[in-house]
Amino acid sequence: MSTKDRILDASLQLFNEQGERKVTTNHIAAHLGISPGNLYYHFKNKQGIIFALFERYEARVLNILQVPTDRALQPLDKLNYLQGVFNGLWDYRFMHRDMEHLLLADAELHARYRDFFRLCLQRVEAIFTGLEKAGIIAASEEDIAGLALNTWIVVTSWFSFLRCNLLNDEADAISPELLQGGIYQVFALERPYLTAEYQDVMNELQRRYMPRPAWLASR
Amino acid sequence: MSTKDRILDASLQLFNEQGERKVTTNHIAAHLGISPGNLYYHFKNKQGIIFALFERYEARVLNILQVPTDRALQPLDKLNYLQGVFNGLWDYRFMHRDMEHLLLADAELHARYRDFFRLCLQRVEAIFTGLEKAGIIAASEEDIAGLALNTWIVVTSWFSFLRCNLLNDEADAISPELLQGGIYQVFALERPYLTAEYQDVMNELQRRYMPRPAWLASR
DNA sequence: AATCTTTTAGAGTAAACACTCTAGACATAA
DNA sequence: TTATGTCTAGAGTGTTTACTCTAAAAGATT
Repeated sequence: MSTKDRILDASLQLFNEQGERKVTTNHIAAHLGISPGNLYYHFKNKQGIIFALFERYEARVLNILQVPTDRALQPLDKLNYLQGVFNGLWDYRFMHRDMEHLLLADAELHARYRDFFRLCLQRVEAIFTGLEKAGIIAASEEDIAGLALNTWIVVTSWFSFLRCNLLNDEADAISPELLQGGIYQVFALERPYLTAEYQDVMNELQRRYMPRPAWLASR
Repeated sequence: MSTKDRILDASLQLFNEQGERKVTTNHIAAHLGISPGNLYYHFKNKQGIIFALFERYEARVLNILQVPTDRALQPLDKLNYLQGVFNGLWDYRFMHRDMEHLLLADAELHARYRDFFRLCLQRVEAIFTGLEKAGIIAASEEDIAGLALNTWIVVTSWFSFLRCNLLNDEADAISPELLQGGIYQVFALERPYLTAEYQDVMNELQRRYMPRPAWLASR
């Protein structure tokens, strides 16, 4: 593997584990056993590393959010979208943790991210429209627009929500188990729009992700 | 006004304008025309200032989120809750901008914030329960729990969402006009649960906060 | 006046960190 | 061998920033 890719992989790992802010470029180099000079030979600056990681993340998410053109959407499609997106979110979880800071520090990334957001929003609206056409939900265009935006907000804020409100110490206590609560919450957004025909099957899917009663209790 | 209060007011202003990260303690002192030593006489450290500001914020929000015991909830109550909360959010907007960082840096604040969150969530659930008892919405307990949590997430993430996805440059372009979109979004969460009797009046309220078509367009 | 407490000034410091610079190793081709 | 372009090492630097320390001014009390 090229040094450039090794730098990206190590950066992603360290950023996810400790947060972008706490990981210095010297730290990344030391972790790989290379010199800071070498790192800066391959990347113009720290933002360059982050930009490259964003490109990976973007490609991954856009690859997931596609509506099939040859068939109608099915209940399980919804689940696949959510699992795919949440897995991507997990693998690049450092990103939404400090998005505002990252974007403020790099105007080019900011512009790119805005385009990414708009495209995602369109795709999510297309998915809800597909669910509507398949008779799974009943919702107006206005409903769908609101639903899509709220979905974006809940999905992109979920990890931040967990870290602020559920973790007790600095340990990486965010587990896949907690991730499930996010899927449940997104299902909850859509649930009141379900048609009578599909209520049972979708509720059954949602219930699989119901958080344990304990996850909100004080410990 | 005491020096202590002047420090808090100046800190709040500067934090809101520039973000907590960009405002140094020397900066705050210079802005007030006092010495750094003086600032540290009144506050143990920068986190002490933030903690005191959080106490103000917490008191303000909890004062708003109360369910009247002597009467049933009315449609306008919902609006008042939202306006009150969003105004508080605006006045302390630096806080949710960097909440994860603030909490990670101060375990005492983190514990306090978790308690605050839990209390808020209970209060929001109580409000939805009140709306249900008043016949304004029809929702199960499980619906209400999901609704309350999604409401919390959308409300606390709204400014961050705006800064990431709508601002073009570093100028303070977040206006009260954009704030309205947040109120609209929270209404959208609740809308599918409205009873037939109240749909018209609530939709009318929500429509006042409908964002202009332009606010999502590219510029 | 004298003493004690509270408040303020302001120079200074230690640590952190993104990034630079020079020089040398290594590979490839003429 | 020599020349050329690519990659790497590692010491070092300039800046930023939260916070300290000493001493003095201001205020209160007897």
